[in-house]
Amino acid sequence: MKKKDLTKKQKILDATVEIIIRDGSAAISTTKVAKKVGISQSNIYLYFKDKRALLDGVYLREIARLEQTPEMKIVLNPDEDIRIRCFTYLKSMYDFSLQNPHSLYVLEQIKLLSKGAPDYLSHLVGSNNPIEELFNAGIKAGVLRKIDRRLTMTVIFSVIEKHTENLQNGVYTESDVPFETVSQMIWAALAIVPYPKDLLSK
Amino acid sequence: MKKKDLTKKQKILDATVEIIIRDGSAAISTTKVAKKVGISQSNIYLYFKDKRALLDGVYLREIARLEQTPEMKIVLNPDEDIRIRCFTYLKSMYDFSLQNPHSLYVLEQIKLLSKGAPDYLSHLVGSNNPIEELFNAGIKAGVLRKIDRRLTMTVIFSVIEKHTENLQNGVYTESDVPFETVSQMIWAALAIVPYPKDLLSK
DNA sequence: TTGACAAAAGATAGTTCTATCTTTTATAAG
DNA sequence: CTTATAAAAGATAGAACTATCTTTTGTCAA
Repeated sequence: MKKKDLTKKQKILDATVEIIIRDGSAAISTTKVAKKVGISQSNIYLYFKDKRALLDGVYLREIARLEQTPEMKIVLNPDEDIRIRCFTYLKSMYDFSLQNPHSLYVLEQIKLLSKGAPDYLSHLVGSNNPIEELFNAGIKAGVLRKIDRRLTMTVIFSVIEKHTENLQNGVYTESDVPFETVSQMIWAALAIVPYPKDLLSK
Repeated sequence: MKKKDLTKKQKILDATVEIIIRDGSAAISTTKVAKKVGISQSNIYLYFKDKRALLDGVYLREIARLEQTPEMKIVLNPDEDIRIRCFTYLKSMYDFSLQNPHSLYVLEQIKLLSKGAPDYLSHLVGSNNPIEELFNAGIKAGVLRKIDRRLTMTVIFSVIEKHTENLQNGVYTESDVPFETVSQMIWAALAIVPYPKDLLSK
């Protein structure tokens, strides 16, 4: 019997990501993905139940890469101080965005395409919104108060500002600068913040 | 002869915005819009050349609201110091997002549907990306240097931080708080940054 | 009251896409 | 070499949607 090509599923995901990066997630169709991989359109369904599963596949693969970072273990550890987890979450997301400039963009694209609540993050910390979950947990536990929101903001600012300093001080070599433009940098930083579910519910 | 209902075009735009807010821009169809307004589907085409024109209509109406703010006049004035224009741009966008929590989200959604460069902003300052255009113009003119990027960052931070202070100091009444969650606030602030065209070009 | 005409509704052609079902192809095992 | 079987391709049903063309409705002006 024919042996299954185990790399094919990854190739399909790769092609989907390519389309997202070039044309946005709204432009994805099974026909286009199949054509890019060089297989029949129906073949997609041997590897993914439906189109939703394909998008989930892309999302989960990117999330998995995030989880492999050692910092994420601290974030997921409920015994650690909530503020440290907040800081670590933001910082690791930011560092990740430097090493994987497309990754968070892809995640954002799929989040934008998803109606209602994003299911994808639920397995991360048992909530749809990790940073909010951490924050609310902190408030509930009496560790955080309203004033601590300022702390969170400060963390975000300082993390981004650190990169700006690196730029100034020539820490990066010419070919090594993660972001060439201000908007690139800010956007990557912005991408760390989960989707504003609250804005959607009317 | 029958008189044209001049409010109908606005009603169509309103319905489109409603759909974007609830289900995202990918969910827009002329059928759904027409049903929401309570008219025939073909009727949409009496007011808009095609679907693209409908989306443009939504986008341009939101942009027009932005331009009505007095701060925008400073941004658009080429005689003003480039740094002041940068600051004013960011600040006015932020203030606008506080008063119109859905507006920037709608803009972002339509940008998502547009492949490649967004044409919509070109009439604003003669570029696809106002903040980058301002920034690059400043560098070209010798007014800005790399180090000035830090200034821009600082401006962004301080603008957001001001809101955080407002929260702390009880400037807002209970029912008046523009954002209830951190992610809401940051996301709105992030939306002020134009789309990362640079990330898309491979 | 009637004719003119724009607005609105209705019908539909044509396209695109998802997902399933059928047929063909390739290969491992006997 | 043959057979079994999974993978791949091909075909297509069915849904949804855009955009256009035709018919009906409503209303202003003579």
